Amino acid sequence: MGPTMPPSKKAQSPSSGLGATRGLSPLYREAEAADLSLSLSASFSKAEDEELTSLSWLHESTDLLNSFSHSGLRSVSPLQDPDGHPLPPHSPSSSSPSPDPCDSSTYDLAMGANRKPPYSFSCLIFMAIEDAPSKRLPVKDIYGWILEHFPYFASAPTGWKNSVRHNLSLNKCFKKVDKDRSQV
DNA sequence: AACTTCCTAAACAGAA
DNA sequence: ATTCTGTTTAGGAAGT
Repeated sequence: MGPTMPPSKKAQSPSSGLGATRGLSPLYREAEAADLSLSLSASFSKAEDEELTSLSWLHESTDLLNSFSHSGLRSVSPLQDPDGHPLPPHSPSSSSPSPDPCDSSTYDLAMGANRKPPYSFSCLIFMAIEDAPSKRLPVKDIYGWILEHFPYFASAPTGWKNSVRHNLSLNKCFKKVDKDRSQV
């Protein structure tokens, strides 16, 4: 019956359906400002609840942003085995109750800088936008943010930018807003 | 095996 | 005219 799967991300939190909607509403308002940048769409209308269910992972991820800017994503435990095994984002035998798709607290920039980050583009974009003061960013800045935090992309083939744009368009979590006269 | 999620590539249109 | 941005389609890899 659901021919149209909401955004993506299997972050369909099994129950988090209430607190999931908080602190993001103001973003929508800015989305109307008028700045050709991307913003996180946070329309928490119960009516649209069906279309933004995946937004639930966002609210939880905001927490990761905390630890992100906190540790600057640089002093954490490596996500790799000493052997070199690219451990999956989710430890099989771990007891992490938080299904955060973008858990940056397990990524060591120093080690993973030159490796493909264990996050999906959606996560990277989300982190970039969340890291922005106004919670919105022009694509260019998203590129820049990603490059700054994940130097891997500096030497990666150009296709990643296409992927970023592709995600921006596809993910309903991201909303395009007109250029705002702002900065006011 | 089927389904879902994500990645990558590419074509295309519109705006700057 | 070129580049950037945004949308869309398609194929395939990987995980559940």
